Amino acid sequence: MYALMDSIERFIEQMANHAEADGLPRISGRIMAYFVINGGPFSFSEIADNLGISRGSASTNTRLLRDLGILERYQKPGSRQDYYVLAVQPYQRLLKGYIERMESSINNIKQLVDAPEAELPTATLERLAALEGFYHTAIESTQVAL
Amino acid sequence: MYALMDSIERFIEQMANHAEADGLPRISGRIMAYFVINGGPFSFSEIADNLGISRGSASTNTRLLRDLGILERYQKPGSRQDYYVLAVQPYQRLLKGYIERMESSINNIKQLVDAPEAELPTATLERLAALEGFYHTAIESTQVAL
DNA sequence: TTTATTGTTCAGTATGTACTGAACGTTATA
DNA sequence: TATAACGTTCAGTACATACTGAACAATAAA
Repeated sequence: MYALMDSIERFIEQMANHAEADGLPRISGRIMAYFVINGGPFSFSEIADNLGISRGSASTNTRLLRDLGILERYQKPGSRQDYYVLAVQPYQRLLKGYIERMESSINNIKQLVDAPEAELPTATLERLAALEGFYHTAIESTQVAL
Repeated sequence: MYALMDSIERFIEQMANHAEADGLPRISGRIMAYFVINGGPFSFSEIADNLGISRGSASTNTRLLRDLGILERYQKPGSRQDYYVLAVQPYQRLLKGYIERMESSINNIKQLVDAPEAELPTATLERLAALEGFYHTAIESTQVAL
């Protein structure tokens, strides 16, 4: 089975695995891999047919990839179908998503530190500060990458 | 319900949410939050009892956090129980985990590019190179944070 | 009009896995 | 010895959610 899989299928399947590890649906990883390999633009139907997935999944996951900034709508002249292409900077938005999640963690910490009824001991405040500091440096270095 | 939850419980629950978003069990996030707030060392039983979780979950998830480098075993003199404390640099290992996953993605790309039977067109090779470049800069900036 | 095509939404299922609780081996204590 | 306490493992469940397929609205073509 695995021996019959050619290198492209293996690549697509691995992208699906990585998507899964990131908490995304496997299909979104397969769609992304499909665009990396075959370019585009592709119509909604081509995606569903060529990947052998339902139209429902194609709809949900192309929208997800659009929201993540990985795919973009592409208006093909003379056709009313939806076309998609890889975004110009397909991966920047992913990093922005990471940053947002880390900022959300920072807010969670601040919410606790600022709570008047919490009355936290000094040692706890120090541990919270260390955690917050970690997020700050992580955010900073991610912004450098951007 | 939510109004009755004090700020500490809310903090713990949010850490559980963030753990879930990272693909980790919710309980591991709650244990980590418990240590950030209350310090340590805590025995295995204290963790299970105070968080109201089964001993099975406590066992599995303390080991997980140990493997991630967030918790460390702590040998309390005169007791044969397992004690745990927050690691000295509890968050470095998380970043190393991110790096490993990105390196795995790079390997996936290289595997495809180097496959002799693939015969990829130039445009595809360019897209793959762009994706690989993204991972490289992301890894670099993460190493800066470390 | 009707008919066809397109994309979305949603109910139903299939599937993975987090979590529990009990059984177990191990080691200290009596 | 026997008994108790500790931590691990594992079968069973409960639960979340990815995915499908059908129903639907919207638009174009006939």
